[in-house]
Amino acid sequence: MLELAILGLLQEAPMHGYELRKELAAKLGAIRAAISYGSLYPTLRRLQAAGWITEAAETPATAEEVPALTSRRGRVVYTITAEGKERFAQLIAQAGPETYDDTGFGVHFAFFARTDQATRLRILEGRRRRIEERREGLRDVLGRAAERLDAYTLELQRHGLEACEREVRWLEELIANERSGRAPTVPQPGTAGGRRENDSPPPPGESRKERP
Amino acid sequence: MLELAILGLLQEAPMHGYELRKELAAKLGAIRAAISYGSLYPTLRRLQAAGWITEAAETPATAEEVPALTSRRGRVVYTITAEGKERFAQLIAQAGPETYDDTGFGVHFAFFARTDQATRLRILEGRRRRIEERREGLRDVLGRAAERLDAYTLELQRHGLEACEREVRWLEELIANERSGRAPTVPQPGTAGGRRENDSPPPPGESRKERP
DNA sequence: CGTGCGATGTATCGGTCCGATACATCGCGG
DNA sequence: CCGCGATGTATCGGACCGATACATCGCACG
Repeated sequence: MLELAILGLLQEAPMHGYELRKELAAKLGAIRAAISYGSLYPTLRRLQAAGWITEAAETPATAEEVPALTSRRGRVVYTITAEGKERFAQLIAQAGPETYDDTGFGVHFAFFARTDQATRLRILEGRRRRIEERREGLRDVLGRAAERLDAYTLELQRHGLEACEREVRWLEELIANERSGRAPTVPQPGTAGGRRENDSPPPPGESRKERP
Repeated sequence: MLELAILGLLQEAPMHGYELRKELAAKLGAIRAAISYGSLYPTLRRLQAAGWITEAAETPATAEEVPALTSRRGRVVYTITAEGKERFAQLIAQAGPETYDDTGFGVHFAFFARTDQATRLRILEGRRRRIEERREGLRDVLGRAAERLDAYTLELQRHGLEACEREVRWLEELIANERSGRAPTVPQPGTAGGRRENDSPPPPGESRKERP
């Protein structure tokens, strides 16, 4: 999962570890807290060893002004390689069981702009199936085993059940939107000097309804 | 976390591993999937080594009917000790940062029937604070950094934000309920469902029926 | 009658990820 | 001039997961 996320982010721009963590936190804030350095750095090393990314010590190319007064412990900037992009494409398209758990789905969804429509649909439907199963499990417990559980536990299940129902509805909307809408795949963003355009497929929930 | 959950469950009845896993899945179904044996069995061994639980090979005390035709690979039944109960009380009352993440809060909440009211209140408020922080983070991203993110990522954040808002409201209700007396029942105005008469009394200490 | 299959049941192993910790630099306000 | 919070890289032990292995039991189906 972390591997996929890093590869995805580095496709938008080269970054160093700290930055990667912040961007990841921004992109996945809805899903999970910031990832730990204890997993980030080892993973970066793993990716580098595999050849998916390359490490480049920060060189002040234009500035010869700041010499070795202090050794200036360099930030290490990572850049994705061609093989890395290939790897990303492979990871994003193939769906295992872990693709549908909370974290896995979140990461995949966060990179939907780089995913083709068929895959998006497949993942959304898989996630829906997963949540429906969880929902049925909760209904079972609330129905059949209710007398075995105390009121707090029941309340927890009730709240969880409601969350499931909401997510299924959300997914339904997204799926319908995906099916009927032409959802253009995002063009590869040019990394050349210009500012990045906000390339977006049609807003998934474009018919934003007001909440009472 | 697993330690706390096991200790809590074994307080209701002695169980073997498989049973423990199923009960845990039922009790925490709203929070997380079933726990893995790869963590369950090592943890059981750890708890036993620490003296919080004891292991007893299953002996058919009353039934001499089923003799040793087959060697009947025994299920190993675990029972909580007095020290274990003490340990549980200590763990359930003390709140670290991990008490307020999704899993930690879920486990604590699931054992609220064995938690005193002051602690319940403290945990609910801590959780609310945590969720409010997450909510603010999401609002920030949706407000300030919206143009940097694609439509899918934004939709993810939006959904997450809504989930936060719902949970805060849920917690508010629970907190108000907790403050103003007893009975963990949460009335749903407008959504009258099946009436539950099963409200377990809030006795934090001991009202649980022991095994006959 | 047997045979295979799903539920019950215990157990280990490699790997991912987290939380705590350590250490160094930088800019800023007091 | 000092401290302190943000930036930045890195490691270590431990918690937990997913896959796997193996054994028994009851029962449906041929």
